Amino acid sequence: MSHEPTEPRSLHFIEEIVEADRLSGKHGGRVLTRFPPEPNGYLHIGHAKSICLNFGLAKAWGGATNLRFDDTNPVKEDVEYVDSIREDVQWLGFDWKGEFYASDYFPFMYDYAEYLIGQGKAYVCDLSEAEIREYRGNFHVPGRPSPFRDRAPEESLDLFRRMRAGEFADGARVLRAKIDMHSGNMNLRDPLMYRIRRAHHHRTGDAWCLYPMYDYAHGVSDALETITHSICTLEFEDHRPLYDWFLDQDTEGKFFQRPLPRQIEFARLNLTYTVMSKRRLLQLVQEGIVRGWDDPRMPTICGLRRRGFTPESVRAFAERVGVAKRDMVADAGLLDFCIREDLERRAPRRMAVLRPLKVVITNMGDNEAFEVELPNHPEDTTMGTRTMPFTRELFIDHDDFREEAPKKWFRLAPGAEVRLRGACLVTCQEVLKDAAGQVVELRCTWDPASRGGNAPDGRKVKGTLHWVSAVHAIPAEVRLYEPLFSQEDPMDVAEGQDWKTLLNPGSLETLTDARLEPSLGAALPGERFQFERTGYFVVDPDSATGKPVFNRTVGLKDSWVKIEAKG
RNA sequence: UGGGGAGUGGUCUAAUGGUAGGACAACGGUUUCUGGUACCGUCAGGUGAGGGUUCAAAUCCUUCCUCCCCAACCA
Repeated sequence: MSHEPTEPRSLHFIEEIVEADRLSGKHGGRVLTRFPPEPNGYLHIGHAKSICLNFGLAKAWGGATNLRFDDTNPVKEDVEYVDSIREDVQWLGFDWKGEFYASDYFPFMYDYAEYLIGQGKAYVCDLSEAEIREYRGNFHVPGRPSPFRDRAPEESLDLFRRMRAGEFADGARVLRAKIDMHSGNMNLRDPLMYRIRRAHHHRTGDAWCLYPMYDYAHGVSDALETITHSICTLEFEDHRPLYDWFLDQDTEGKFFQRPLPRQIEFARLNLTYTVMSKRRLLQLVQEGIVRGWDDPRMPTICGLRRRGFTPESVRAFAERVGVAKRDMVADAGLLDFCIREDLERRAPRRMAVLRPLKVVITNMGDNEAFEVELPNHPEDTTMGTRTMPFTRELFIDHDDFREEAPKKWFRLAPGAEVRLRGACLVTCQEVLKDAAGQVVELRCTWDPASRGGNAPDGRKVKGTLHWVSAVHAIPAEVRLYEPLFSQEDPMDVAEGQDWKTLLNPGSLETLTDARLEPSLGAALPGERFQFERTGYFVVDPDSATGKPVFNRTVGLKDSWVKIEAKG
């Protein structure tokens, strides 16, 4: 019962490259990709796209994928994040071949750096940070060579070793690649390879006081692992010449196995009504706008998980959005579609009343109560059945009653007859209100002949409502979620406007008095259900025995709101 | 005004010189004890714009326009 799309589909541009490499025998038929997160934040749906791409590609071509933590900046990274990243990749359904850390390669990188110095391809520069910036020029002004650019390799080597030995203060000197200060590509204006940073590293501890920069470390790590295709996002496109440069300097072939890995860039995922940048996500968490990284409103993998998404649905989503090079913003509605599509066939049905309205069946005695047997899935009988008690006092949803029935209203209203799912037909005879004029109770009569759900006379009843027995129902908390932002592109903030004014104030609605059918009392955290007529829900870890908490993953499609909107 | 990318219905994506197709969304209908699902149908782009090559152009050439990325000792 796979939900993965299996229809033959034309290859996207990265698949074409991989296929062309296979046909040409470039890597001897080998495909090895890598997923290289920096352990400085939680993974989000955008990472999921990259994970699915990298692991999916390898799988399709009989290859494998390494998980590599890109931990070259100890001041920003932490083990807390590596654990969550591992968990999230696994949850998505992928197994990595090797688990590596860029820091595993620090000794190798150091040796290669010494080699490059010896070859006159790198030099130690004593300029300050501000001076380096100034010498680098800008888009319109070519850079000027550092006064240390032509320092003798022997001198640079000596200095570099002393940098490593801890003789110099943080920021006092850096190692730079000697490329082209006049390049139109700023990345090639003698980029930094190493900076001195006395920071405790989560893996190497205090063994190093200098750390390599991304551009140097990344390609070297890829080459060392014999990665065949190094896939990253568009903003690294003009880093590619640098990526290649560092590896190409191994002219004697003493350091890397050939052929060298190839960097390929694709467009990162953006989603409507949410933000994806680590900075914004971190802000949401730190300022308490959401409850944490796994708040069900967050686009993080752990947030989606807590929200009730399945790994299959996230993978299907990644497949559907596709892979290309144009900047893209996927419709959040597509994600809703993917999870509905998955849960539609696998979530057992249950009855749950979100906003209870009491209904008393006036012509039914307490001793007339009966059991109703209901299928767990209307189209899949293998999912079995369960029973629910039908009694004189019930709850239905407030949303299913209108004192003044609008046009095409099939639900309950004074004098109207509806079906209570699986049980019988009832007619509303009387409406009881409190002092404030709020409807608090409905007095109805039932047609005993309709027991089971249909009247023997064959009369048609269009409305079918969900219900629970008042005395048997389990009280529960239900959390309803809406998009975090009220604007499609939350990054589109007007001058002088705080982006937080774009937050959707109704992104979380907590219902504290929902009533569930009895069988739901045994539900365990993570279990998913369809509450009939309302949506898909998952048991939240906040649940306590006797006091379950449910999250709405996504609502059912609701054509009534459209009908009513049209008048 | 430097360098690097990208422009196909509302959104995403295909078509690799030969009928612009699919998915989501939207709209309408059939079925239905979930206003769900399923099924059927409709709408919607002449492919950023102009010029050229060709029997034939989204695809090749050319000029222009628009959008995105780059001036961290971040990744």
